[in-house]
Amino acid sequence: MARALQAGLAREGYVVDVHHDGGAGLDAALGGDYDLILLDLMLPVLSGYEVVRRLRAAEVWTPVLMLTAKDGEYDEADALDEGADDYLTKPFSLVVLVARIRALLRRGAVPRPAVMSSGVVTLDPGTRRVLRDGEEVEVTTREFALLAYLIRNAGRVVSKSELYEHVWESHDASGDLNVVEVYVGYLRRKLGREVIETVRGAGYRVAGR
Amino acid sequence: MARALQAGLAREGYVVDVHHDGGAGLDAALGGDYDLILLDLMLPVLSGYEVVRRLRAAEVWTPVLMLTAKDGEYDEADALDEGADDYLTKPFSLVVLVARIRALLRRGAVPRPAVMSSGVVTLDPGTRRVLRDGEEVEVTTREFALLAYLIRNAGRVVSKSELYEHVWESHDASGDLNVVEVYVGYLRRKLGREVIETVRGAGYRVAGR
DNA sequence: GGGCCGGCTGAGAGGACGCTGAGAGCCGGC
DNA sequence: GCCGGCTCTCAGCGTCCTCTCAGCCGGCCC
Repeated sequence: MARALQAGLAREGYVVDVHHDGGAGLDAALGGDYDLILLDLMLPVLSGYEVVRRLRAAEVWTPVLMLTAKDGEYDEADALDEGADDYLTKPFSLVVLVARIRALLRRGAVPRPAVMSSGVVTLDPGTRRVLRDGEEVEVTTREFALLAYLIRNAGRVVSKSELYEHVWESHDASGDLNVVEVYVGYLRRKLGREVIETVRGAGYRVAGR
Repeated sequence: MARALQAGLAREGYVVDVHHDGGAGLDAALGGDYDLILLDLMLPVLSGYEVVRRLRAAEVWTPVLMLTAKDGEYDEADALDEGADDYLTKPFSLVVLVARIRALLRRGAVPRPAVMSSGVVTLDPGTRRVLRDGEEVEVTTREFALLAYLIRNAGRVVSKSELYEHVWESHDASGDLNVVEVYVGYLRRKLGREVIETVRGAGYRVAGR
């Protein structure tokens, strides 16, 4: 199901990271800079409730849309009281999901300082725009996805295989990683050499905020 | 029902004003300083849809929670796209309603830039007319619906499948999306090439304000 | 200094994507 | 019944994207 959602949302132009248990999801949500979190209620390691509670306790206010198969009204009320922003009961259609996501994004995040990297590059997932010193830079879909991932993980060194797995959606990370280098090259040409730093033997890094 | 809700919410500590048709409700919402609006979809004088649309057009961003007996998912998607913030299908319990109200209030009102015109193109839903540089341009029903959707979402990239679902009201989104391209082509011929921008791999965008 | 390894890049094949002209089906008006 | 407008499908085409490959460069270790 996660895979189906990722594919569907990607078709709508969203950039999606997937994690398969509550612990991993929580770590990502605490660390990364996301516009929205889709959270299943029934998860290994940590339940959806628990993830929201800890997020809010850590003063992370990213909008959370809870997904679940339960449909008792008290579960719903509970989820919202824990700090989730909306709630959707399985099964649901992609249409409804996307509409809810838009509604949440619209009010949750004030024209979010999108995401920033070394101060000069800004990225706006809604309009799919990339700005360099305020100037719009045209990027392709793949370049956008790669840049989004790097910026979301700004400050951290991201390995080529991690990039390959997430940006190229390859489930066995055994492909030719040269394609990552090629695309980093494209981005550097468009955005300036200094935006993406190479960490020899480890991967790439863009400056954190 | 309005009376029951008012009583129930009062017991929860809320102060509630009630109006019994869309016109009166709209006036109150425009004039008063409310924290939240509960809006029935089926109303005399003005429908719930219409009330939200006019509110948002007037740049009033009070959160709106829509109530309705309908439960077709497309109604829901439409309501959210019109600018409602959440949606609840009758029958619902007071517990769920209160939880949702709390979730909405937590979030507060955030202005959403609503547009009825974008750059050189103006669109009048009442008369179904389209003006380009003040000159009237004749468009067909389908063309109008497409343009309206694009302009309502000005500034954002709208995917072809989203357009197909909303403008063609297709219930399975798996149709041939080429028809979207064809109609974008028609509009460009009538309005000028630059009005609708193609974002390759993502969809279309008309300039935000 | 020389060799090796990791990373970079230019060239180009192949394919995906978007655009368009032609035309078929449908409906309403005359 | 015929005509014209609207909607939609289809196939062809050009363009842009994506990815592979091979050669090169530069840092690092011996």
